[in-house]
Amino acid sequence: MAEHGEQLELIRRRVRRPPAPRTFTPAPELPIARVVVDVPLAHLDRLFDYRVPASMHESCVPGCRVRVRFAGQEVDGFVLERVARSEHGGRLVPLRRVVSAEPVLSPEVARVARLIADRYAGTLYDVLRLAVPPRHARVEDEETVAPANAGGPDARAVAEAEARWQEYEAGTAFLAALRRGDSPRAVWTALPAEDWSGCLAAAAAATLASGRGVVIVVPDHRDVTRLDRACRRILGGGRHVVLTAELGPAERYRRFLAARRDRVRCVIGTRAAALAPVADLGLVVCWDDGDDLHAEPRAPYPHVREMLALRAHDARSAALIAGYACTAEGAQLVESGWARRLGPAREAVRARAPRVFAVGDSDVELARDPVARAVRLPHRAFEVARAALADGPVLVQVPRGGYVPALACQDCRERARCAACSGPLQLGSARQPAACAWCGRPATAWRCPQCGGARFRAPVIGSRRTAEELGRAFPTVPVRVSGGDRVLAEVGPKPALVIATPGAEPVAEGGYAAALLLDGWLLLMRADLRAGEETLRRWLNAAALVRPGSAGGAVVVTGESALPVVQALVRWSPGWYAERELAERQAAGFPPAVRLATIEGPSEAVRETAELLEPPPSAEVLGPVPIPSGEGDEETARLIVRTPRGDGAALAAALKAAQARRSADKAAGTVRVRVDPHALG
DNA sequence: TCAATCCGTATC
DNA sequence: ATACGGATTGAC
Repeated sequence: MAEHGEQLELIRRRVRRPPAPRTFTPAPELPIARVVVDVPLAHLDRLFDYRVPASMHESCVPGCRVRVRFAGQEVDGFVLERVARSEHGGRLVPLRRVVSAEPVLSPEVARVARLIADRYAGTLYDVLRLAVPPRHARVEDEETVAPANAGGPDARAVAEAEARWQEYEAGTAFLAALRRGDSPRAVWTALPAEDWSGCLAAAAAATLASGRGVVIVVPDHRDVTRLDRACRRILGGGRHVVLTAELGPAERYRRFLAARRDRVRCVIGTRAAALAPVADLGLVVCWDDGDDLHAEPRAPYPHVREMLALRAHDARSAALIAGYACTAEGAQLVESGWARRLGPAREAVRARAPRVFAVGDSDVELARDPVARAVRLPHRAFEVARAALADGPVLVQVPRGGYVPALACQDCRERARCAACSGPLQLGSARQPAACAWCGRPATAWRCPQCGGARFRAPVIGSRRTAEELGRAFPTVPVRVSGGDRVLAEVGPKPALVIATPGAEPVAEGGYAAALLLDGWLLLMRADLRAGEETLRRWLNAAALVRPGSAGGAVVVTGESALPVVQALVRWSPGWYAERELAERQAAGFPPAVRLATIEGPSEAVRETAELLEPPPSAEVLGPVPIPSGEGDEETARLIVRTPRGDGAALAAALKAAQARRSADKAAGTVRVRVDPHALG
């Protein structure tokens, strides 16, 4: 069987034969490309060198997409630079393919992405995924034209918007600085009922006039629509572009390219726009930075405000952190001297704010009207609503639907927590006893650890129903509902009851005659460390839609007037509250006073990470503690690490190193690391 | 003493 | 996933 053996030998030889030694012609200049590759492993978060064949010399530009062979697989990557020689000792492999010569990644965005990855203990490629939308080849071939509907700005609208800034101390100076090419940084608290979109468009116009670019990020789509309209009027047509994730791949890429190719220098949008490649960046803006929509849900979970602050720092551009409310982070930026406070003059606040009535629990006198009484509406709220409805629409802010309120102690109002696991206690469905929302144990023999009380109070139970039934108390008035997936942008000036969940309040033409904020306790009962700040933010955002007190505008809020949040609303002093909040976080050791990271995942993986972690000496490590996870999942745990702000970079580096070690060791289970998480339950 | 094989590690 | 180097093993 010699023949058979020969055949086997032939086959073996063919299989083993190394690939035919192809002749390789290197690019005539800078024959090495430094590439960031799409691999999820933390220890591979660095650049890799590839040889550039002569055939790719022209197309392989810094910032372009490539395919490369990496660890035996084809992966995507971006070329960050072309260099003459490699530091790498071993053999270099040629680039597989230049996907397109479009330099989608600008040097500025690449730099800032690195800063963001470092700040959040994440990988560069994860941040680049947020910065560069997926490619759409056909769009790339299109001739990029300036966005449509060109036309000059509306001179009157421009003058009006610029005049708005006069109501703020240093407001006009801020605008002037932008126009002359300076880079002021400010935390702006807007006046009630402010035309914020007009103000921001005016700031954008001033920056564009200095020859520089602008990025403005707002929480949601309704805000984008408003701002888009203001920009059309104030910048004129074709000078800005809207960039959001919901656009669809082709349109999103088209607008992204319009910015990258410097056809347009002002990009507005939701958080997908935060890293838009605007040329010669002069101003970044984050509107309503307390809104949790600004917290990116994908790794490494960066926050829009922080991304923009890093961009402003890197590009030496101006920055505006703005809202009706102010976050503790905003106050921190002011306190550290990074930004100036840009607030309204006190007289302007007095002239513009609605009158606010706080209805404390002790002075809840129920309405006499039988229907209002049945739904436990305070007399004051009922009277204000009745009077206002003669004059215009009335806004009723109710908690998000489907929310089951947490319980509190009837006597001291301490949050009721499960004796076994410290989870929040909730009322079950009708006539079910109270039980833990986390572990499900019924809270039969509960006693308040604070005061020994044994009875619960259910804060503002069913205030959504309250609001709906309110309609019956005013049978002649139409009721409109906004919330969930049916969000109204605007309502008319005619009398109506407008029931909305926080964040879904429609703007009323001519302003609301009154607003009832009925969910105070519920908001304050949230386990989150941000509960107070978030409550005030929602109140201010709703109250900002009401007419000034001088025009009869009134707000009723259910909450003790002694509470700082209530005070802050009554006096309309968001800055004061934010400073207070910051001081409290300082005392409690929470961000932004300290840098804090959570590490969550399967218990074993978290334990391993904790062991590998070499945090700076100043660090305090809490846990790991078990946390509730979905049914049947393996046990989950959370570790918390915090350091003084000054050691934040060291903490992030240590977190990254620990993850790198685990990924290099092919350790089982992934942990989720979040630096300064927006919410901490 | 040397080759075949195993294992851990880096991944250009 | 795959390729490489160093260590280990086993045959001479």
